[in-house]
Amino acid sequence: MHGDDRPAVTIEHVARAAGVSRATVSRVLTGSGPSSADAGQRVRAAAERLGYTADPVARALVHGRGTRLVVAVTSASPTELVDCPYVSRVVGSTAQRCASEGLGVALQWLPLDAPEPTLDALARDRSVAGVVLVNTTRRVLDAVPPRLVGRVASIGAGSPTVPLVDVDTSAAAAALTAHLLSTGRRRIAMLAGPPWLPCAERPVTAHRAAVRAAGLPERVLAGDFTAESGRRGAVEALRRWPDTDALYAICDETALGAIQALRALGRRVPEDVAVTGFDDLPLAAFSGPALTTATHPVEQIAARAAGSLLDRDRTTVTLFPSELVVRQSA
Amino acid sequence: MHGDDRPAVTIEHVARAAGVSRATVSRVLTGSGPSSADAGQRVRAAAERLGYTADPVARALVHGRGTRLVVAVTSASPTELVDCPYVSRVVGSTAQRCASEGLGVALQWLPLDAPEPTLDALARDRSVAGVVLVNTTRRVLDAVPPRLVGRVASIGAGSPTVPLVDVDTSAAAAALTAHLLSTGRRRIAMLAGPPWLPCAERPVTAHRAAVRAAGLPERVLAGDFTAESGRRGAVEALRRWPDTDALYAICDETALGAIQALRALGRRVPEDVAVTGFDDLPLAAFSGPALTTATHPVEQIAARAAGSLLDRDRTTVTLFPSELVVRQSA
DNA sequence: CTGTTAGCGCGTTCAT
DNA sequence: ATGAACGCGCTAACAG
Repeated sequence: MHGDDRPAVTIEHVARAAGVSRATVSRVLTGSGPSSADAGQRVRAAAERLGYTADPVARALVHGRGTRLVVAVTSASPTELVDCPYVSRVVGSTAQRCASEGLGVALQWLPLDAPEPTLDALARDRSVAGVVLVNTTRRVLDAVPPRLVGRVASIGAGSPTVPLVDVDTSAAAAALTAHLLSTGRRRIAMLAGPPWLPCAERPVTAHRAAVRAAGLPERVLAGDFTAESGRRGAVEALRRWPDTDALYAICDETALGAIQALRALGRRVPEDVAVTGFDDLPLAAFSGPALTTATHPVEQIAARAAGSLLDRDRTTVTLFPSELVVRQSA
Repeated sequence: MHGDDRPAVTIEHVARAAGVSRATVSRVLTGSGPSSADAGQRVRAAAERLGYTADPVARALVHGRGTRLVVAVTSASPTELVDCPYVSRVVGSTAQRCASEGLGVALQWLPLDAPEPTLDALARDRSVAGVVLVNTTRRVLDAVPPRLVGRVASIGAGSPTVPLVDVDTSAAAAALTAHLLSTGRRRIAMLAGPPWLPCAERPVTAHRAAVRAAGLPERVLAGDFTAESGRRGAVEALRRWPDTDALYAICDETALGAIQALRALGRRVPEDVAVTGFDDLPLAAFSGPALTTATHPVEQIAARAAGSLLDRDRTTVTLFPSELVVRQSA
């Protein structure tokens, strides 16, 4: 009735069945030590026949490795985690990458205004094999406990002790801005992300540089990645700079919100105002008009971040390329 | 240099600091046995001061509980897991629900044409605390090993031994169909899911019943949840039934694909043909035209499925309500 | 090349 | 109410 009828075949059973000691079974199966071809054969056969699987828990205990990789997301409130597609994608890919190692993935909220206690708790928790930081702020980077160094990677922003894995947002911003410029846009406003988010700075810097190089005015409005932020941003941009002929949004959601507001204001997209996004979400091709954007290989990035932790890779910065996707909105 | 400077405060340290035995510390902290108020006080203080956290790994080992909850997804190929937003949402919510219990989440692929070996392996793996089945087929349900019973739940389709958690797709299908009917549509074609997927049957049945009750013809085309399937379905529907005035799609992606094909064919949406979806994806409001659909609380469902495993809840069927969202496409 | 011994950190009997 | 001893399943160190 408990579903607890576990005949749970252990290493002991395999050892007995193969007529060897547990140590030999362990050596054979992990390949961690010498073993005769004969014993190896018998052990492997017995293990196969009994359906033996080494218990990752016991293994983790002796190795002190931990059994889960934590995806730690910094945000103002925990509810943002629940329905943020970006976070879901990261967690999903991480889980897939960790599956082969017998590791699970946990999702942890890091309070924007007080990440330190949680970070310390993670560092102390011996079941934590590693931590992948998402939406990383400088405060979080500064608060990474020494014990965590070597077991932590960050998506979005790194530091001397925290390796960074991300998409090359600078190149993407340059490409997107160049596209707008090459199609004749001259009064571009950027609907940016939160100023306090390091990973949101790179595209702003790149965009500003591109616009400045073209001898055009730099127009940047802060936002927060949401569609609502795009709506407000579009209205505000047109109020401050009525001659705006292009909106470069920090992400697809913001771009879609901007398009919605633009239309409500009676502006045609892209005729009057061109709009670009970033992420190339699955549904970006179906918006009205279809969104011009750039790809964001979140799955690859997350898998790489997890992989670098598991492999103890020391690479400081890993940037994945982004590809321009030209559709109708710009 | 290894980041392995773990002073790792264990129960032993707390015991010494509090001047008691490890057993007492354990009893106090887990509340699993008697303890004097005095000792309790000292232990708690010491634990707090040293920043002690019981190692979930060791704890899991002694309890034999496992350390991860596996989300097992049935599909034709493993690549489908990587970029399926639905799976990501399930994994993300599950991870969040499991975090408080110190459990991680793993993502496991179940080959559509041979799920048995993998299922058996999961049953044997002692680190598996439970399994949440996604996209469940009958074959998978039949192959659930006895050892897994009581530690498994399914999203989409259940069985006498496997509890079901899902959205009330029947009610949603009825509501969506009723909406089409009430707005004057009389020649409705359904763009359905794969016939072999149990969870895709419920909406079909409900839709057929609603249409039949209205004395209208039942028109159903098989598909597979993708946008491409929607494009093909729309073309095929118009070829077979040129008088079609509404398309009821199994999900938002399929609906968007259908709209795209419809427009390419010169049909106006919703004037000539109304289109409805299902899921209410975050971007459904931004399509052209904005999609009429119904909500799908995936996050709640996943959290509930995980929760029922952790709480050893025995409820056989749990259905979450879906809400109609009327926009422009129908 | 192999078996024996000794823990990993914790919960849980047993005595007391 | 408390402490000593044992065991969860496994790997690492040491003999042989």
